[in-house]
Amino acid sequence: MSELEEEYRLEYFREEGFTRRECVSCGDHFWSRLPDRETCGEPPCEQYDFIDDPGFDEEYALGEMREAFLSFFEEHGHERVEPYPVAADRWRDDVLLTQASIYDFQPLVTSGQTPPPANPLCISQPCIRMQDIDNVGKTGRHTMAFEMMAHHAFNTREDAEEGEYAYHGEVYWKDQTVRYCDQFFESMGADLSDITYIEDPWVGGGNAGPAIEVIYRGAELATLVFMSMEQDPDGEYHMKDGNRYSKMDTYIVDTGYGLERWTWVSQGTPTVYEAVYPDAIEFLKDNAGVDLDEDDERLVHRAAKLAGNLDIDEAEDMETARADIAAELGVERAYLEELMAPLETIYAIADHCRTLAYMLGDGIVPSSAGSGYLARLVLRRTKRLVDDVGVDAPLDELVDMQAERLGYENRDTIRDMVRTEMEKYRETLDRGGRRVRQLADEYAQRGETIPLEEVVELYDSHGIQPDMVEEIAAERGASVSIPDDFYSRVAARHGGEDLSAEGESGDERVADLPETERLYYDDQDRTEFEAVVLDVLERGDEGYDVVLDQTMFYPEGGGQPADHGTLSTEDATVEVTDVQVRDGVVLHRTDGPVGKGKFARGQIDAARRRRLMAHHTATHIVGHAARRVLGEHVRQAGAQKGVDSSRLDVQHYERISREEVKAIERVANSIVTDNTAVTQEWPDRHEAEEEYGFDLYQGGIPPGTNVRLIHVDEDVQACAGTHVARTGDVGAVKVLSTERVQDGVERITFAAGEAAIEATQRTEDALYAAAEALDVSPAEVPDTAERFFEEWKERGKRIEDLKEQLAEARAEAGEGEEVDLGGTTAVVQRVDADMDELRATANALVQEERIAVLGSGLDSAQFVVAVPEGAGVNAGEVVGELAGRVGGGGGGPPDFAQGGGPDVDALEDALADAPEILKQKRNA
RNA sequence: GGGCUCGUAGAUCAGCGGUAGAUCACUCCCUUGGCAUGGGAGAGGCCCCGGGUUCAAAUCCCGGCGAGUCCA
Repeated sequence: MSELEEEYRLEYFREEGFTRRECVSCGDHFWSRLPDRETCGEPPCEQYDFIDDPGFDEEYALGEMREAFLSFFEEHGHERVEPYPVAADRWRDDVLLTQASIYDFQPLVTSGQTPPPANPLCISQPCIRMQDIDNVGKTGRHTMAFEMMAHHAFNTREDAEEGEYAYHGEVYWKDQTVRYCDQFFESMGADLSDITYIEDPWVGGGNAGPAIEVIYRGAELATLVFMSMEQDPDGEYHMKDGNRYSKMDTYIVDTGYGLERWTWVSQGTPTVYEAVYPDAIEFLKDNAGVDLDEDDERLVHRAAKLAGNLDIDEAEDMETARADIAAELGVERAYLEELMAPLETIYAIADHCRTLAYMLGDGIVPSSAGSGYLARLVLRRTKRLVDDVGVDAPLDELVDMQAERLGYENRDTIRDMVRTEMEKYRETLDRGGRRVRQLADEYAQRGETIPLEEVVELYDSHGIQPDMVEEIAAERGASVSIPDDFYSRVAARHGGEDLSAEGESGDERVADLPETERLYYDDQDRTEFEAVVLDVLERGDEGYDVVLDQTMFYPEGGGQPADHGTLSTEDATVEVTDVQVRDGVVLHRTDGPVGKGKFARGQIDAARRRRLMAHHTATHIVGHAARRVLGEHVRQAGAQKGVDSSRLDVQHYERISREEVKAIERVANSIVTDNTAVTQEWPDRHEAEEEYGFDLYQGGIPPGTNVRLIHVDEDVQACAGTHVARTGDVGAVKVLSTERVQDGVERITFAAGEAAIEATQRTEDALYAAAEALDVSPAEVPDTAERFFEEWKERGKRIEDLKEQLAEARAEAGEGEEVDLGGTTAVVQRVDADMDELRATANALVQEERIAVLGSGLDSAQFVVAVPEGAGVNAGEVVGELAGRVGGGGGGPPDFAQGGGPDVDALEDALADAPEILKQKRNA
């Protein structure tokens, strides 16, 4: 299949005497030191060969293996790099979680826009793969959390122009990568002739390249990827995803050595979990009272070993495999399952807790959206597992055990988040339980099966797991059946959700222009400048885009709106109404053209700019204050600056209380009154990261070798916006409102400087207006309003009471026209009153065994007809007839109906006809 | 970011165009030596907010606010 075949004919393989073979079982091509080797070595072609027979000289614990790897590569010229957060959405918007070490360097480093932190480098990157969640604990080798140990080298082609990319030349490529791999195996004491290198081209995320799977004694221990191609419709390489690819100027060594696998192989335990989580498993077994006798212990061990030898990629396969294993061991399948189930659950709990420690420790806040939702998903799943197996330790402690082991310092917050989540989950379960019980009773009573549609609805809209429905239904004697493809039915309900993002339309003329020199960083207070007009692009009805050689105008970006102002040449002055940046070229949107090649004088709307700068600096201040008040986990989830107010979305797992808002205002304003300098600097990005950590990137990661840092008080952020010179220039900060924009994300809307004063004045105006209306002082407004509201309610009740009395009196007075209907008397009366009063009067008449026909002409014509039991008249029909005569309609039950119409003038005539209508409708 | 569901008495919910309800909790009375309980009476509602449709909206439609949930 491979057009890349040539790519694998490595000099190193030749030197070392490898031969290329085709696996007799799967047909893959592989390289081996054994010339007569027949299979590729990977299950199912071969079996695990290290269980109870460790593959290396020594057993390694997780931490020891990590250290062994990193120090090996350090000794071989690599710089050790600290891992990145597992929350990949903190630096890229195309994925939520870090799933491989290369994610750390995408897209800016891999594309060559930004230099790597070191070159070559080695790292052990924590990763989370949710795809495997169902397999965890069951297959013996899947974990959701894992560390990908890796070494990377970033190369550019020799013929690439120097300076075009952030790194230049070749560090090393395929031969050296495979040599390192062999050498590392050797350092572990592995038998090199047991290694096979399988040719397995790699494709992913728009890139591709040759890649090698490294198999040792049945286990895939590493993947060596040589990323060197990008998707290109005209490319010469046709890859397995059906797309064409061509070579890139950059080519990157991307390796992945699974820490857990290596640890496992070194120990030869039946499952990976026992090698990776020995302490947690011990604790959980003890806590849940899982205590096997020697025979059972031996049985489980043998079963796990057999399972490990099978090619089980899915938990479902395990179900079938389980029967074969039981047969081979000579025990009942049910017996074996009973023995294994609690262990599998415990394995999963250990892994899930580690996953949660990574997620929450790295700043993911549980939420209903984004990576926060994934955290919630894992959290709830883990809770169910913990309950299933009967572990009675609180989940926050289990997660904390892992967080402590992983060295997180925000453990209190982690525990707090877990507890808050558990409380929310408990409420969801309570709500769900009530809902299901009610539904089950309903269907049980009718003797019907609970329809699948209801179960889907319960899950999709209320988060109720189908097995909970089954359980409760059984308790309540209702039947329900859940199909195997339940979850795909839920998915079907959502239909095709297309995620087509609209690409920015390229502009060739812009691409040819030089990048605009930006003056606004040099002196952020300057509002005038001179420049040369390089080009003017017509934009139809929308005006013109003027391109200058340099500008003071800030283009919209980083949540800061564009500057406005004017551009003047000797013969024209035009308004600048918007400013955008495309590929480094600043486009000034104007209402008229200016002469190309002319000198232009730019004048920025200073008041607008001043307010935007105050708001931008205030955004940093508010973010910092929120962090101080709410906790270290607070992180920017979005921001929009404005002229009159700005908003900052922050991650937080509870609603922000009024007291907390006040505290945030206090902290923010004390930073303002401290009047410290707001400074900017352009350090090397990696030095900046080292000093301040990842929290620099609250608003996304900018490209480039250097980053611009803004210091406001103790707060440091990478930021491209314009800022005031001193915190005092912000003037004042006033929080206007907080709202929950999603679960786990709070939006703080605030105003700074003049806008803060204006906002306060608006609030005061409202208060004064209310005070004036109530004729009290502003301070008395709350009490007075409360009292008035109470009195208003009292009066409502009193009025209702009086209306009732009035109605009774009216019924007794007998003022209406009485019509004898042979046995029953009807009273036809005009009462100009509201519906309530009409109804009350009618009720009073019915109490006296009389038919009531009441009309009101208050603002429209209204009727109420009420009939005592057994009078033989349908009130609804009578009202319908009457209402028809005033141009409307009406209806109601046979004993009490109401209606009306707009034609008040016809009311009298209609009432005059009422006796006739009654006689007609009687017993009709 | 998208889909779906829900806001009615202190709590849990019913009502889903035509006179706002139930259960528990609450107050009082009766039964009892006291408690568990039993019987009776009562109080408690801006039916989340704002528009629209309609003779008529808690109910239907739109918007907002609040809450929940599933998915990427």
